[in-house]
Amino acid sequence: MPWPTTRKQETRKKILKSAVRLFANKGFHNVSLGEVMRDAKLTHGAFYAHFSSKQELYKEAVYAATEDSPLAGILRESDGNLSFEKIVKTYLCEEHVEQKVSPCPLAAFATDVSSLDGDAKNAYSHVFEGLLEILQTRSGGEFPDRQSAMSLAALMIGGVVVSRALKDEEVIHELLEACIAKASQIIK
Amino acid sequence: MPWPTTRKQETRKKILKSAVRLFANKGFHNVSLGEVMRDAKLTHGAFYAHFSSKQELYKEAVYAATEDSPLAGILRESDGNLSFEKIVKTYLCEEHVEQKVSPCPLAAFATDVSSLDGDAKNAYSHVFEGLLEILQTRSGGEFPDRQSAMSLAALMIGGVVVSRALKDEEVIHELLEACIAKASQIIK
DNA sequence: GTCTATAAACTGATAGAC
DNA sequence: GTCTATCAGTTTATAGAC
Repeated sequence: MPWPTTRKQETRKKILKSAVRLFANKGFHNVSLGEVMRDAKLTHGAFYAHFSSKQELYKEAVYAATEDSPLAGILRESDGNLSFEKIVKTYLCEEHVEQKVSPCPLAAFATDVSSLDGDAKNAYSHVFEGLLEILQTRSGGEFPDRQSAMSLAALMIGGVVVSRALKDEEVIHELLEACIAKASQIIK
Repeated sequence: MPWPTTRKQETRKKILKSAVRLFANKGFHNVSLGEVMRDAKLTHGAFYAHFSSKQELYKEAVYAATEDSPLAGILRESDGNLSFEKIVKTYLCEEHVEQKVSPCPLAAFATDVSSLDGDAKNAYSHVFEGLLEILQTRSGGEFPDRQSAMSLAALMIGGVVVSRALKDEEVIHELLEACIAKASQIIK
């Protein structure tokens, strides 16, 4: 049996991928473990061979979502250096709002994390600091300070979170464009 | 029986007040109707004399939260004209993040609304347009345009939403201060 | 309009066969 | 490691007494 661990980790990854999508779409309490496992083509009894509880799954989903997030994708493609404009436009776009791409957990999981335990908050905080670092060091040439990066992160996350709650697609477009336009004013 | 309607509306308001606080703290799916009614000193059987479903309660809670929100409070006190600084600092403060004051539904309900039905999205959108109007017309003298108001709203809501998901109080303080500091740059 | 009682469905988690 | 079966608890919503 040369690769037993790998086989298990692949199943684990499949569960996490389903969890990220479902949690992002419907929220922690409105997703059952049965639904997650069904989505991953397994039965719900098998869940506890991979995670000890639903809360642990959520914490791991925060990290898993980070690896597949829109920004992680363009970071990999770019050899570590990105234009400021590319970062902002990749985040504040309709595809991300509608979750046609794997969503950033900072936007999709924020409210859930507020009402969950310390582990989830720790994971969220860790990912948030990661975004600040990207904004401060990887945005080509401009290098905003920590204060600018923080408010920029709030603007980006807020823009996506609010867009997801709005009804009218035209207003959503207007909001995303407004955030993109004003983002550059923040780092000056 | 001179005021039978009033009596009923007071009970209704009591239910809504409990609903706002609980939904904001724990989220739609993690609050049961029994819990709401218990908080309002009633039994859960009485719920359906006031609302037809939990989703209808949520929609009404969005509007009820608006009336008690931090901005509605300072608007009433100020004869309709507020300094831009006062608005931003009233919203982006620890008391609002920790929900020691009745919270703004745009921050507390955003993620829940994303996964709920059209009625909830309509209510959210309506309240959001109300915030834009306040930012555009009530902020003394400066009168930002719609684009500035939109990005300012995203910054304010994002700042509160992210703060609630973070672990470290010092980072939360830093984030709120950063958003306050950069808010004024947006409307210029 | 509020209560108690209950229906019908679903939840997270566990036990044991394979 | 995955399955089926099941437990005990909770959920929204309804029915009927007062």
